[in-house]
Amino acid sequence: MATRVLLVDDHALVRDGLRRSLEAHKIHVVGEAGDGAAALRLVAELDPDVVLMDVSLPDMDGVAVTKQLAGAHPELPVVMLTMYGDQATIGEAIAAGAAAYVVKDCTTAEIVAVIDEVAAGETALSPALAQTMLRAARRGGEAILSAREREVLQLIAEGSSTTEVAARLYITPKTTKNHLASIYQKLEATDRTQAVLQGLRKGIIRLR
Amino acid sequence: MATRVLLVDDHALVRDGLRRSLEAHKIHVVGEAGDGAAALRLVAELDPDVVLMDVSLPDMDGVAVTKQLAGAHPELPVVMLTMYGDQATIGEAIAAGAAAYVVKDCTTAEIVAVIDEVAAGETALSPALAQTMLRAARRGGEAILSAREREVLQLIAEGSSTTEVAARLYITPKTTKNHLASIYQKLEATDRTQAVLQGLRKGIIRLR
DNA sequence: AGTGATTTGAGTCGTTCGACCTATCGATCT
DNA sequence: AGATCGATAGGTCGAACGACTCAAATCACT
Repeated sequence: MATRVLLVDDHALVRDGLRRSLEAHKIHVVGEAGDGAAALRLVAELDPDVVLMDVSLPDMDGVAVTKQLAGAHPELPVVMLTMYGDQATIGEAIAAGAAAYVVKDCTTAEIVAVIDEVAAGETALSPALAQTMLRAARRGGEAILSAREREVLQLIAEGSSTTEVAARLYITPKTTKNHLASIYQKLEATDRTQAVLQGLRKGIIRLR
Repeated sequence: MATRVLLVDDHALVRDGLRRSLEAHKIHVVGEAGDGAAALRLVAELDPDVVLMDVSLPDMDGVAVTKQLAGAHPELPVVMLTMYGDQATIGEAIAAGAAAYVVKDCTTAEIVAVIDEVAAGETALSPALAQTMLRAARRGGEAILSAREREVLQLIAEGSSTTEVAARLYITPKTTKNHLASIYQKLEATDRTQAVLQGLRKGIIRLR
């Protein structure tokens, strides 16, 4: 029988297109959600086999939704969809319990294959998924920040000053500045503005 | 007869879905392009009635492609598609010669209506298009910067320091700082990083 | 004619930033 | 066991930044 999928994406146009693409490949889309709250509600209501979820949602983070789903329905595989090969989010998504991670410029056939695989119970370690992840990770270079550095940069991007970042991370302003210095090196930036912009371009951090 | 459309979007998945959505509404998709160069080539080759183009493309800007198309094929209406209601890009797109501007969270029916309208020769002044533009412009408030202030902020966002901005605009660094000060006031920012981020959110400037 | 916004320019003052250097501690890798 | 890396923290120093106030010229709209 056909795999029953719940679509989560904030753009109605994308959802509609995705639904038609999937249904043309004999995948049954049982519901659509435009935000995280609707997604959580519909999962409980419709009990899909797989959730296909975009990372960027209006109300909450796709990663946050995935985390909640993983808690409430550990058996339900979540496939994360994203625009860009976004190393930071890949890691977070996997940690949150996503079963797979797909970039939006793969073909419909590829995503169908991934959906079928995770529906069959395969994990992120399956060859095809590893390939997808590699493809995602390959574009965008390497230049990866450490977890702490990402935190610092994200807070800066949210408008915090060095001192505020320090307070929120329970470290001294000095340490914050040190982290920033190594962020500048890794991102080839000379100041916080450029660092934030680079982080945005590389998908290391997100605009909130 | 059906309207013949050329799809331009860098994500294969989105293109595929869009094609199916449009064809379900009796719109004929004659071709797909994943980047600006392919778009220009296919327009010459396929002579579509309408081009449906995403703003973000890998090789060149959707706006830049539109500008070239407007030069080479003044009669060909271009409908710009975007993720966000982005006032800056709307203005640029219209200036570049786009016939319409649609946000990706409208329904398929709406975009079909827009495509049919522009195919019929209507311009951006048609009621439906004005409505679409209003919807796009509504989100994000007003808080508009002056032309000069936008220039300054855009250059800052491109990584220029105060002195570099001054040099590129042929003004003194002091004046640049004064512009920045009033930008901070208008955007409720306290430093350049926050100002750039606010500008990005409000669509006043663009990530390049 | 006058009001207001924009653009340009300037000064001062205290704060913050970023570059460069050193150092300790723990985890991970070889 | 030794090496490497990340996170923590400290210091110095000059440059840049942002807040505040002021002023003149231009242009548009009334």
